[in-house]
Amino acid sequence: MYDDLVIIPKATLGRLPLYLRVLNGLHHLNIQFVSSEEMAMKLGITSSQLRKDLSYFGGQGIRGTGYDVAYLLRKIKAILGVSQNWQMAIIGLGKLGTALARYPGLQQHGINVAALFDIDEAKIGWKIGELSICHLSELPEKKKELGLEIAALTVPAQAAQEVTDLIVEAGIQGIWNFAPVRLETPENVIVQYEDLVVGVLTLSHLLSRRLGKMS
Amino acid sequence: MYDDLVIIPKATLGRLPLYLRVLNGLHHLNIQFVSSEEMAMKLGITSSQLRKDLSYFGGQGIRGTGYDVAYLLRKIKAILGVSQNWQMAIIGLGKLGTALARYPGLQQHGINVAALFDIDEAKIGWKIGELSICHLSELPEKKKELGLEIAALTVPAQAAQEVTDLIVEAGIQGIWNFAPVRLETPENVIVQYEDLVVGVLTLSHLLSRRLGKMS
DNA sequence: ATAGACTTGTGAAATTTATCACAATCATAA
DNA sequence: TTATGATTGTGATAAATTTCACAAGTCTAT
Repeated sequence: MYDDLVIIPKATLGRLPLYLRVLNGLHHLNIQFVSSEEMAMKLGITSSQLRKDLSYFGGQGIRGTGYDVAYLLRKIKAILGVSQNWQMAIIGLGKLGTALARYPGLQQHGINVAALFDIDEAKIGWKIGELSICHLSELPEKKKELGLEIAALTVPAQAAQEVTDLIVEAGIQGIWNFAPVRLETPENVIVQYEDLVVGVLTLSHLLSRRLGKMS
Repeated sequence: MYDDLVIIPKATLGRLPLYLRVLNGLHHLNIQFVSSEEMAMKLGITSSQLRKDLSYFGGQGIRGTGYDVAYLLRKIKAILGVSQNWQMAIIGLGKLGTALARYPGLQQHGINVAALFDIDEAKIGWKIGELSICHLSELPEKKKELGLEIAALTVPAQAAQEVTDLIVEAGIQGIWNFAPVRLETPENVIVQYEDLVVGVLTLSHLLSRRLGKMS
């Protein structure tokens, strides 16, 4: 109840989604208890780091036995805000936006894709699953109607800031930005950057070291 | 030439792709010099952090003027291994794999999508852009023919480990894994995890704090 | 030439994060 | 009941990262 008032280090928060996944897997297998050692193995981290992380919000481990999977799951879900549902809009239905609309992982984590927007007249009215693509101008209206709280931004980089302004104006406070640009937003809006290139460039760096493929 | 032998902190390495993007933008605008302050603004970090980062590999800044954009660009590209080209295969041509195959950001950063694989007979032979989808059994052969060095893994989670074993067997040393599972691989294989859910859960956490939407 | 405005590079300090190591606790079996 | 083995929780320590602050270098205008 007061867990979120405790200060959880950023580094720990960044790992919670990973813990959530492993715990989900264990829960699925009907496993009741898991030791920090066992879980850390699956995650590729040290058990002491895991225990320390869990200690920030009271993992309630039992010495000699381990952690209660179901309990930990609930706890981490609560912290990550996954225990309630979020209504999300996807803006920009290119390949990436479309892939996102169909990505089952979202629904599984309490993210409900509730509306689709684009400005390409040719796309308006198309259906993806149950949802039709609306014109972006309907965003304010739909935001109120559906209680949209998150907007996934999958438009070309040049359009990103302009569309962001519309999102902000409509009163949406969470933006999941796939466009490779920094967005200007008011203080009260949270932007999460998602940039595929970062990942592959990291890989590229590690590989060029490993393979000695210098330039 | 010896830059890569200098130890660059992990945290710094993680920011280099972001620097690369901003520098690319500036270069496109024909801007020759940029100050740490100006660049840091665009990135949303502090100028001292940027200067410290650049100092690890010699940014060659000029006091009173700033950094030479073209020089920095070359330097960072070299470190990230972007100055040469990598041949990448995409394995699993679902929505995500298809979106990736068409993602222009890859080519721009020296990642060449050179082959597509799936095991769904219905998909074999389909074309995406210039490339046809091959059966996964052709991987070893194609790897030799095309010099494939990276495999983007966009298959369902259940299949991920099995396909990984095939990738490893074919001699590919870099895996860009989009499946939400940890992969078992030999020491000499580098796995870069890309998990969309992490990003949106972080957003969810921040939002639930901000909006006071507790469970 | 000189003054004044800018900007870098970097030691030192502060902060954050990770690891270590072990006492305390719990379960189990004899 | 007691011994044994397993596992947590956490201070203390170490390591990594960020921030601070300013001397030193460079440019521009006069």
